[in-house]
Formats: sequence, structure tokens, C-alpha cells
Amino acid sequence: MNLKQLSQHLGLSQTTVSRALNGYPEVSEKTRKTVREAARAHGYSPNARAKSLATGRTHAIGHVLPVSDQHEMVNPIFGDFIAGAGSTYARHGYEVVLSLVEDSKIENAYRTIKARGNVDGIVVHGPRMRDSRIELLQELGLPFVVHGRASDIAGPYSWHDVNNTRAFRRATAFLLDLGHRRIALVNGLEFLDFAHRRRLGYEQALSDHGLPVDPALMRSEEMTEGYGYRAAAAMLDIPAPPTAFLVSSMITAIGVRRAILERGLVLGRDVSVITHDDDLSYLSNGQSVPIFTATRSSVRAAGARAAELLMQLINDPGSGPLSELFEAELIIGQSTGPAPT
Amino acid sequence: MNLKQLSQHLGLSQTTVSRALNGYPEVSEKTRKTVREAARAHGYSPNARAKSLATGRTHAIGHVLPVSDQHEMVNPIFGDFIAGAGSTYARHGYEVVLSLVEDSKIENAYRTIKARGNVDGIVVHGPRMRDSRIELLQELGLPFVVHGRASDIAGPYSWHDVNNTRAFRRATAFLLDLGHRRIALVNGLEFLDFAHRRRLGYEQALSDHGLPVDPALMRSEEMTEGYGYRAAAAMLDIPAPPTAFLVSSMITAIGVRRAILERGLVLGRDVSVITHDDDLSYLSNGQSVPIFTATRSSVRAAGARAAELLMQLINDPGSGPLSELFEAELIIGQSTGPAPT
DNA sequence: TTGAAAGCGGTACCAA
DNA sequence: TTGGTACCGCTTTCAA
Repeated sequence: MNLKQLSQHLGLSQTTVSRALNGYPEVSEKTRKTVREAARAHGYSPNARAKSLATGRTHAIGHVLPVSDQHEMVNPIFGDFIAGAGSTYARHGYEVVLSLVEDSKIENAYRTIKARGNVDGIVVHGPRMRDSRIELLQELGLPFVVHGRASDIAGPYSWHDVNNTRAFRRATAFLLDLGHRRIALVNGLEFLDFAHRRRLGYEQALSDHGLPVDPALMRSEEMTEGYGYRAAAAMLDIPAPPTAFLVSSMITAIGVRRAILERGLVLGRDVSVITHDDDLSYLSNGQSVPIFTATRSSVRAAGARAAELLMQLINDPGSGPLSELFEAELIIGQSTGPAPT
Repeated sequence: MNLKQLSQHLGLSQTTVSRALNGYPEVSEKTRKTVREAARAHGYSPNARAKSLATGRTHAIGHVLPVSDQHEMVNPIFGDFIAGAGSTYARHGYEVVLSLVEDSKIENAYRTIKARGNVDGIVVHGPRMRDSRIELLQELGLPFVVHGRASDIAGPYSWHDVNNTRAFRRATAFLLDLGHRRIALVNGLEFLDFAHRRRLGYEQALSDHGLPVDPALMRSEEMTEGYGYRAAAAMLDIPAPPTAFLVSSMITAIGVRRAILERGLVLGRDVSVITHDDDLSYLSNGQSVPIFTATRSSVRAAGARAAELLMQLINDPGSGPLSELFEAELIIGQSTGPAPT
């Protein structure tokens, strides 16, 4: 059932029916009531494509995920982020359009998205340290919010980010307080902005304690299980192996733990492991089980918040740019026992 | 730049330009070349909404995720599934439209999706054991593929599923072979079809070995970390606690491990844990580290395959219904030592 | 308070 | 091989 059929059925014009349904004031209450009831009875909903063609607004938000042929993994937190954003959009009558775009075609992809005109705005995922997408989007005049930040952009733009630097600084400091002196960082790809900031926090904590940064204890790759395993295995086999691992993702931590167990070492006794996720962390005295950010629910909240920022930007372009920095919660148990030597 | 502007710029009709760009044979090669070059030079891409309004095809696929206010978690495998599906769609020029729909409004949501007409087909997520959505979609005539199955549907429909029953039967049998006799099942919500099938496999393996099914060793809830913790804690505190846990999700397994460690028990020595995920499993002799399905990459592959099925269904409606059952890989280490008593 | 008609940006039929 | 035109389903201006 479309508008024409509905209006014929009612003996009214398309115009009147459209106005009645969209809450225009010049329709009599009686007419509006009749129209509303008929619409419900016939299960009428307006054709979204036609509506957007007529209004110029699509009521859709694009989420663009860069994928690369070299490391084509999707960030595991994406599911939670989009869940948070999705429910928020749904409440406001917006839809989500997902685009997985190959890294090399990303520039063209944004131009195409703009030209095809099927979204009102965009959420940029996986920002790089130097990210040309942001300037491109500004140039195109397509409203956008970045999930994360890009370190090389000087001017203002809209973003929503977790304080990765501070989170890793605190986690590293915590391990130092436990007595650890050789702390390994198993990080994600550091051309990704979040991973770069995490390393910064790690290095800051070491400097705060007057400790040198040891490249032999630092790794940076795509966050797979296999990478965690290989990185931890290699570092555990050097003459002075780390007594603690700070791991950027739950999946990678699985590999790290595998390497530890394989060597007959006991998690939380011989080696501490802290993960930046909902995952268990294992501390040196084995008595407590701290959980280190970011939790799944906090990622959902971030998605919801980013969605809100973008919708505001779309509906009131003058209000931008909008940005927010979330402090990740660091949930720490009571354990402060000494580190292994 | 739109079609009208481009055609005026070229001194041709919209018709000819459209035909040249869409590969119609009646255009001279010379004209086609000119048009193509001009289109590229001006960065022209057709407006998706206008195109779909004219053709009746949207080149978009809807993924509908049920969310509920009681348990509003999104299945963690969704990210990988949609990544696999998304790249496949992208290769074929399709887009993904995501809808998060509240459980109670799901029926209406499908009707609305059909009426609004902004997708050519749908992927149904999170099928229930008794799921009215399938019959509704059949009635609406909207092409669809179910990720999973619904046990109560007799007639044929299109689906793509992992063999959950067999996976859990094998895993349970494996634990039984190791000598375990008290094996706990920490399952997801069993009105979800996949969780129901997992329990079936678990029970089958017990029956195969002539063992009774003990309700005291079975739990079924939403797969959070907290649930895993509470379930394992409670079961470990009964007079004859389980010596092994079979856990439905990585997140839940984190909680299970936390409860185990908190009681001073050693994973893989005192208690075995097998997870249905990429996660580590801990076996009784602690010597090996088997990993139990489904891996992230297999979930991606499943998403890709489901996407292919749906696109075929859309482009050749006569070819359905299409269904496929994936056998999950069970990666097992060498360890077959005895279970704790 | 209601309706006629133009237009959003394409496609596709029919005629030339 | 090319162009004119109706049409997809809706909104919105203008007139009644």
C-alpha cells in the first residue's frame, strides 16, 4: 500500500494524507484521525527511498570500516560500538548503513558515499595517526564524527575517544607499583591512532619511574591470537624475560597466555598479565583478579554517545565541532603483592 | 553533479548518458568512451535513492538484530559475521543496512522494512527455537536467509548454520575420554536455537556413555562475564563439584575462570575448561592447549557464505530455498591425560 | 482546510 | 544509435 492507494481509498488527496501523517498543523483533527487509523489498518509506511528523494534527507547514518588486504581483521570492539550506536539511532528513527571499504579505495569511497547520497552523516572508524579522511570529509561537507582521533590533524573536528594514553599509563604504573621492572607491551598496529596513544601512556609511566624504554619488550602488530603467542614466546625466551605483560586486546591476550602456560609458567604467580578489555588480568600474587578497561558496556556507551553527537551535528550544523574524551574505568582488585624477580 | 547536469555538459540526452554508463549495447563505443571519461572527471555517481526508486531494486541487504530490554547484549560473534558478509556484499555492489529491533516490536519491524522498501532481502539473526519471524517473512515475500535455524519450523526455508549439536557432542565426548565424569555445561539462553542445540549435543554425549544428565551441572543464561562467574562459583561449591566446564562463549569463560582461580584451583590441573570460541581451553593434564570452535575466521566465512546465499536468492528467486550446515572444526592438542578425581 | 501539480534523480519504453 | 517522455512514491509550493 502506497500513499496514492491510501489516499484514493480515503477519498482524499495525497497532499492531505501526507500532511496528516507528518503532523502538519493545517489538517483538521477529524481528518487526521481518520487518516491515521486507515494508515495503521493497512500497514502503510512511506517508502524510504521516495521520501528521501523528495526531502533530501535520508535518515541514515553511514559507518565506514576500513579493511585492508594485509590485515583484514575487524576490530572486535566494533560489534559493541555499533550496538550502542544502533539502538540510539533506532530511537530517533535513523538507520545504519555499513560500508566495509578497502584501505586503498577509501578516498574514493567517501566521494562516492557523498555523491550517492544515501546517508546524512558518517562515523569514521579506525583513524590512523595521519589520516587524510578527515580533511576530505571536511572538504566534502559531509557531517561526521570520528570514533577515536587522528594525531596529525591540527584543526577542530568532531570526535569521541577513550583516553587510551591515560589508561595505559595507569596500568603500567600499577604494574610498576607491584614491583615489576620488566613490563612487556603487546600492542596493536601503531599506525592506528589508538595504539600509538597506548604506547605513549606506557612510555610515560616508565619515564615517571625513571625507567628506560626497552624496544626488546615492545611489539606492535595486528591483534590476533597468533601474534600474541609469537610475541610472548619470543620475549619469554630472551635472557631477561618480562615478568609482566600489558596486552592491547582480549584476543591477543589469549595467545600471550598460551605462550606462558606452554613454558610451564603459572599465570599470576610467575608472570602478570593485564588486558585492555573485559578479560581477566592475572597479577603476581595470584590473590586478586583485577579487570582492566575498556569493558564491553563502556564501548556500547561510547557508540551511543558518538551517535548522539552525529545526530546533533546533522540536525544543527552550527553546533559543531563536538568532541568528547571518555575516561576508561580501571577496575583494580586488592592485590598489591610483590612481583616475581 | 547529477545525470541531468552531466548530460547537458556533454550535449547528450539523459537517456544516452544513462545507457552508456550502465553498459547498454545500443550505445556507440565512441559515445560510451566520452561519457565514461566525463563521468569520471566530474566524479559522477548516480544517486542511490533515485536509482532504486526507478528500478525497484535497492542493492541493499538488511541485517536485523533482535535486542531485548531484559538481555540487551549483542552476540559477540556478530562483528565477525557482519565483517565476512560485508566484504562479500561490497564485492557485489551491495550495501548493508543494520536494524536493531526490540524483541517485542519485531513482527511490526519486518512489515515496516518490507513497506519502506529499502532492502532487497534480509538476514535474520538470533533465531529462537520457536520463531514466528520466519513464517512472517515467507508471507511477506521478502527474500531472507536465517543465520542459524528455528527448531519448530517444519517447512523449507533458507538458512546457514554451524553444527552446534555435533560440536558440543564431540567436546563433551572428548572430556569424557579424558576421564571426566562431572562435566558442567555453562550455556547461553536456551530459547535461542543455537543454545538449545548445544545442550542437545552435550546430553547426547552423556547418553552415549551411559551417564545421567544432572541438572545441578547445567546453567542457561545470557552469556556475560558475571553469569559465568556466578554459575561456576555456585557449582564449584556443591558437595561433588564438576571437574570440567564446557562453556558457550569466550566472555562467559572469563567469568568461569575467575571463579576457579578465586578458589585456589589451578586451571588445567584441577579443572578443565573448554570454550566454544577462539579462546584457550585448559585440559586436565595441563600439557596441551587445545582450541575449540568456532574460530573468528570460521564465523567470518559463515557470514560471507550467508551473504552469497542471499544474493543468489535475490537474483534468482527460483533457486531457493538454500541451506547449508557448517561443521565446526575441533582443534585438539595431544593431551589425553586422566581427569582429576 | 484541501487539492493540483511540479519536482527530487534516475530508468525504460516508444518513436525517430 | 539517439532522444522525448512517462513514471517510481513522496514532499511542497501555490491556488482555491
